Amino acid sequence: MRGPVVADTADTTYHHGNLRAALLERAAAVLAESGPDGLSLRALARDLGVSHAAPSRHFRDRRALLDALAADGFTELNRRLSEAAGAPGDTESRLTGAARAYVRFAVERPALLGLMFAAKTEQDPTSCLRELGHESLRLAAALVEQGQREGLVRPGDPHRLAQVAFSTVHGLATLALGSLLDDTPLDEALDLAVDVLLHGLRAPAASV
Amino acid sequence: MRGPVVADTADTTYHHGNLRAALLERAAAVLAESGPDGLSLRALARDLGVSHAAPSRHFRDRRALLDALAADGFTELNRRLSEAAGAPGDTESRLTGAARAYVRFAVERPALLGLMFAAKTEQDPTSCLRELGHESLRLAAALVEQGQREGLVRPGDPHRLAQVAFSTVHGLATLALGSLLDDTPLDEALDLAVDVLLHGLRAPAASV
DNA sequence: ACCTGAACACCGTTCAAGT
DNA sequence: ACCTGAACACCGTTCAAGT
Repeated sequence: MRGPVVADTADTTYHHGNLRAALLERAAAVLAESGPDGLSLRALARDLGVSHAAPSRHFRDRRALLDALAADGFTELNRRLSEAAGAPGDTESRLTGAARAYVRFAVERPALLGLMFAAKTEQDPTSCLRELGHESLRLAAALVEQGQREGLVRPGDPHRLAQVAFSTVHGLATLALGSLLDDTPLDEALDLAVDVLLHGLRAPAASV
Repeated sequence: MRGPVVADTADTTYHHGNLRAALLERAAAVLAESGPDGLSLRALARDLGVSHAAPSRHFRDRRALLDALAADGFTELNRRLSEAAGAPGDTESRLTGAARAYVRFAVERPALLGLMFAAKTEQDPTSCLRELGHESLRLAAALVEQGQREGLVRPGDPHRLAQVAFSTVHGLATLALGSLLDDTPLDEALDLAVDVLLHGLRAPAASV
C-alpha cells in the first residue's frame, strides 16, 4: 500500500467486497438516464467487468436490485426531509421547506421517485421499503404536530393530517414529472399548493 | 348469420380486423393481474393463437401497446370524472364525487393508473397521452370554476387551483396503492383530504 | 392488407465447477 | 466466500415469404 488511495479511477479492481456497492452505484446512474426498463443485470455486469452471474451473489433478483435502489432513494429523501424539518425558522417555513425539498428531489431523480412508489404496488411482505416510506410520513406528522402546538394546524390525528399534506406535495411532483403542469412554473404551483394546504390544515373541520 | 351474436366465446376467430382490439383487451387483463413487467408481446400472441410477429402490425413497439393501454385508461378515467362532475347536487358534492370517482378508479385498476403516469415520464413528442391527461385537469378546472361562481372557491386561475386539487387526490391514491395509508380507511383519508382541500381552496390567498 | 417462420441479438436465472 | 462458463427458456424486433 502506497498511501490512502480511497477511490482512484474505476479501474478494474471491484470484485472483493465492493461489488454490491459498485452494482448499486452503476445501477443508479443507468436508472437515471435510461429508466428502469433500461436496467439489465447482464449489462451492469458487463460495465463492471464481471461475469453475468456475479450479481446474483448480491441480489437474488432483478427486483431485489430495484428494491435496493428504491430503498436508497427513500433513505436519501428522508435525509433531506428531516434536514428541512429541522431547519431554523417557524413551523410554517419549515413545512414549506420540506415541501420544496420533496419536489426538488423529485425533479432531480424522476425515475428513482417513480421506482420508489411503483415498487410498492407489487410488494407484499414485511418490506423494508414500506417502512422507509412510513418514515417519510412520520416526518411529516412531526411537522404537523409542531403546527398544532402553535395553533397553525387544526386539532386531530397528526398522522392523518400528514397523509393529506404528503398527498398534496407528492401529487404535485407527479404532475410535474408527467409534464402535466404545462406552462405553470413548478415553483408557483408549489407555492399555491402549500398556501391552499396550510389554509386547509388551519381551518377547523366542519364543512363536510 | 343466425342472429345478433355479439361476442360468443373467445373461440378462435380473431385474425381479421379485430386483432388490435383483442390484443388490447387481453393486455389489459394481463396488466391487471401481472403488472407491466408481466406483459409480453409474444405471450399475448400465444394467448390469441396468432404468430408472435402479428402484433407488430398493430403496435410498432411494446411501448406503443403500453401507451395505448394508458390512453384507454385516461379515456375511461375522464369518462368517470365527467360523469361525477355532471351529477346532480351542489358544486361541493360534485367535487367530492369526482374525488371519490378518482380514488375508486385507482383502487380498481392500480397497475393501469401506475402505467398512465409512469408512461408520461418517458414521453416527449406531441403525445396523445399528455392530451388525455390534460383533459382530466380541465375537468377539475371546470369544477373549480363552478365553485368560484358560488363563492365556494377563492378567486384565481381555475387551472392552477385545479392542479392543486388534482395533486391532492392523485397523491392520496398513490399513498393508498403503496400501502402507505396503513390502518387508515381510505374513505376516511379521502374525506379528510377533501375537507382540507375545500377549506384551503375557499380561503383567500394571503398566508404565504 | 395481414399474417407466418426463421433469424438475430439480447435477456433473467440456475448450477456445476473452479480458486 | 466469491466468481466463472455453459445452459435453459424466454424475450423484442426485423424481414423475407406466403395467402
